[in-house]
Amino acid sequence: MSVKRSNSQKQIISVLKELKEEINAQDLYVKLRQRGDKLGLATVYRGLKALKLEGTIQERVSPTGESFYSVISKEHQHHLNCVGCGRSLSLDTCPLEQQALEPYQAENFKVFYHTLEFFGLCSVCQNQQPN
Amino acid sequence: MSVKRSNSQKQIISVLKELKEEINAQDLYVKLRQRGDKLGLATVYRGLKALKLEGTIQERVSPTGESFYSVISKEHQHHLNCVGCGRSLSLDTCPLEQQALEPYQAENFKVFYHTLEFFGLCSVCQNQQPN
DNA sequence: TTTTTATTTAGTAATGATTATCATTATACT
DNA sequence: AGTATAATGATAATCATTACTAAATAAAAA
Repeated sequence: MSVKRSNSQKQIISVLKELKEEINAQDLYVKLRQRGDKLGLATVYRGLKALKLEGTIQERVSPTGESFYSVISKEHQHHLNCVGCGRSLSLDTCPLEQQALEPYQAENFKVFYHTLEFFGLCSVCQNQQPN
Repeated sequence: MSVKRSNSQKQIISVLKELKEEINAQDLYVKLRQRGDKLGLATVYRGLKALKLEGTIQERVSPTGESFYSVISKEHQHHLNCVGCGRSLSLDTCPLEQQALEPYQAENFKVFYHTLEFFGLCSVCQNQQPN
């Protein structure tokens, strides 16, 4: 009784895996078409949703409201998000001790992954007039 | 040379402070009108943006893409976010040690606040057919 | 293999939160 | 007061995402 997985979902996972970088739905759509995969944008969204519910991929909603997807891996990334320009800088370490997370695995909630995001002003936006 | 702050911004802060709960822009707009404050929705958005850039309030973008605002305080909250139904359960402790965060205060990025979010399936959605 | 049924898909319209625009009003400065 | 600057309201525009519908594909039954 294995998980049924449509063609489009396989293609999506394939691209996400070789990327090893988060990507938004529309760029992913372009990447798939470039590879020659023939699928529509709505199908990409559907596939992403299904994979998200399986716990296979994770979603990060950026300050601009758009979602970025990536396969869930131990080497997850966190970001410094600028509230000025909206850009995100990747961090290469996670300040969370693994054992600190365990209590949250319980209480009737199956945790797939976590996100830790920092918000503030990047150097560029610090030296800039607000508008 | 103190910070200039418009009437609308004062009203927004006032409501956010008495709330002590995150709220989205449109509900905030309704709350302000109910108090008798006369301002438009666009002004609410403008005020929230300005206060965000000041580092006075924080924004959390929910999985559905809408933003929730609250005053930045030491007693910040984290959530368990269900990837199924989108509901958020508040946690009452932060697993992050304060000293673990200090390194991220440096490197040309002024950190106002952080968010730590857990994603997975709530008990209801675990016992439900995917659709 | 044909027929039947359920699933998947593409294309596109609809949605909804947020942002841009622009004319108007309030505020600051001389 | 008179002019420059900033703030505001109303509403149109934007844009990622979702809903919808009909067609295509796959799976199951006969």
